[in-house]
Amino acid sequence: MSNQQVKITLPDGSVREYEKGVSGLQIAVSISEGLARNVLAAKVNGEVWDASRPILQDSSVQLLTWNDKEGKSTFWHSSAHLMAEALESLYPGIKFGIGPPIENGFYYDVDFGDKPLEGAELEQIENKMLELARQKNDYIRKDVAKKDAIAYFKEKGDEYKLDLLEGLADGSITFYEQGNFVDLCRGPHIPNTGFIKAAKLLNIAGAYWRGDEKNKMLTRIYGITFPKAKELEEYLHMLEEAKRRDHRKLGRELELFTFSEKVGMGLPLWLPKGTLLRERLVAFMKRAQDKSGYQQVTTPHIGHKVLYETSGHYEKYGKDSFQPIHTPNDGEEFLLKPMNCPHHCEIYKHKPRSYKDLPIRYAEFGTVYRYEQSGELHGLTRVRGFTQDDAHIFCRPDQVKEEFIKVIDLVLYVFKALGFEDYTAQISLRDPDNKEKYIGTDEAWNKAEASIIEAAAERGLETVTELGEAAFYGPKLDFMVKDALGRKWQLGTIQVDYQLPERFQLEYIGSDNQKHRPVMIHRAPFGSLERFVAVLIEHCAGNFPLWLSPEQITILPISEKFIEYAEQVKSILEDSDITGAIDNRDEKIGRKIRDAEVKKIPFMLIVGEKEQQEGMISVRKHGEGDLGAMRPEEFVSYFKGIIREAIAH
RNA sequence: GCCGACGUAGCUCAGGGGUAGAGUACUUCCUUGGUAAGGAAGGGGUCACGGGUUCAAAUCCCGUCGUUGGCUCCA
Repeated sequence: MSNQQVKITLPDGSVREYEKGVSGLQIAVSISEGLARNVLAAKVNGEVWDASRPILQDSSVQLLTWNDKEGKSTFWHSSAHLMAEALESLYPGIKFGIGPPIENGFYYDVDFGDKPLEGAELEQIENKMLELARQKNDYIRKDVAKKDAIAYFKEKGDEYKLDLLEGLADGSITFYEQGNFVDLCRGPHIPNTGFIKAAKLLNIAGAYWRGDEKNKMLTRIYGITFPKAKELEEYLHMLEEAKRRDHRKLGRELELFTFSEKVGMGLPLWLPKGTLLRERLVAFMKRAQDKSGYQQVTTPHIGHKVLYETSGHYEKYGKDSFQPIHTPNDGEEFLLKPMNCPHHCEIYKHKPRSYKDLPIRYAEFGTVYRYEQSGELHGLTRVRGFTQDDAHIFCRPDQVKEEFIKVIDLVLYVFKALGFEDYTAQISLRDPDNKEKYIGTDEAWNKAEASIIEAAAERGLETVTELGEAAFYGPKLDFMVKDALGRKWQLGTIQVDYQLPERFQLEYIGSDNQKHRPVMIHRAPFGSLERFVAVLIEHCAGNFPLWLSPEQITILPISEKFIEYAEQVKSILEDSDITGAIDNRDEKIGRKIRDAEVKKIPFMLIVGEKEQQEGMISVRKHGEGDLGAMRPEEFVSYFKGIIREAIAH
């Protein structure tokens, strides 16, 4: 074979020969014109390259389009450059920090000197971007010697790029140029600006240079772009929908929870309906846990400081927590409990344990308090007091994997029952280069990490692995769910822990009559009830599954003459644990229906003369309309059937 | 915690150096009704809080608190 040819392996496994120096774009042309029009970049041997970059050796090549995650991020990275070009032309002399793509769009950090950017100017920048995009300027890659790069940015007076250059080795430095804009950049980029057809700058925020508050604050401009105007419209529509579903808004409107300045920031007050919702979630989880061999325990809201010193939490988090509570006389110090595990360890210790007793699974809906940074508080998703659906499994080392798998099954059952069909799992391991952040021996860590990886594999979970994301005492498996709008939320967590049993000197007597150390598994399928409720609200837009709905029905008498009959119906339903109220206001039926629809009550039961005479109720379903008349008993069994189906295994 | 924006009735918001406004919700009355808003009247606000400027501050300035968009952090 001639050495002027390269073999290109495509994702479908086929191998084609091209002339040496062929580009991704040329390969695309040889496959189909449509692909050639859409190709944004090429993945060459696992590395994303410019579509125009020559390929000099045999390679496996994947052509990236808007449909690929990496295609999108290349597109947005190039869009950041386009925005920078627009900014530079509108505000000459500004300096640039970094401008990376992010999950949805991109940002660029910019130093505008002393004149701050106003929100109203964003539209002007968008227009300039689109104007520049229409010029279809190529993104041109250039290798640059370090000294030339430094000279360029010295001349320009951009100290941020000079700062970045310091960390780069000569020979690996590239510039990208499009139109009149040149930027230090590793790339890759899309072929030309013409691919960018729609742009929206979303918001402006401050961000410190290199994320360090000792440095100057730059103006960060967030934006998003699309290859089709219609996709931008859809995206903006999705943002509107997200706003409509915001749990803070729905929580207020549906009277689930509230906050009070007087009580304190980040401390939610659960209203009666919200409390009912919580209680239903708790009952559901308790039932599932009972079936899986858990036992409920109850522990106080405070504990001796010594307890948390023993666990290691005080050393790690004490300074940033709520400060200790001092007793009046004898200098004792108590902490508001920031987690339940130390208490559960002490319960384990209250009597000698045999290997035959294990595993022991202690569960508690324990309310914990953490002094989260004020700037981080957000609705119910980030609060200072919250209730975990916590449990700790104490088991023998040989039981770890089996127990871990059982917990995975429980988590998946919970997600399914609550309508989270789309989830991913993340294995969080310790950062091997930063071991001093963690407590415990290498041996224990290796064992713990191995059992998580094996258990996840055994259940066929699709996982991503993140180094450095472990808790300080052990590795974990976190579950991320995707909600109805495709947004990801971290919920459940499972953690293997060899450290706390050591620190609390937990023991059991083995079959060899010797003392052994049990292993702990921490787990919380919801994570916290607060966060879970928030995610659930946004997922279902406030239209809760029937079995969770705090107001499952409302009875709507046609006029006050039928209130008495409504009471009779209500008492029949109450006997079957169906909750709801009678709307006995002096309003017409149309009004009552409208209000019940707005309140997202699943069923409206209309009673008037006809129903009273025949002993029936007219059933109207939220969002669907009239289902016709039924006897109350018929409705009860229809209702129960829906619930049975929803939470069946 | 840091930077920016915001804070007027329960909610959504208008106004703006000199009697505080709307819609909706609430109360009362009329109406007794058939599947997404019947009519009328009425009550309700120290314009977040504390200072300052001014003859006069809800309005301008400063501070505090809170909310919010980010940054940093998250057992």
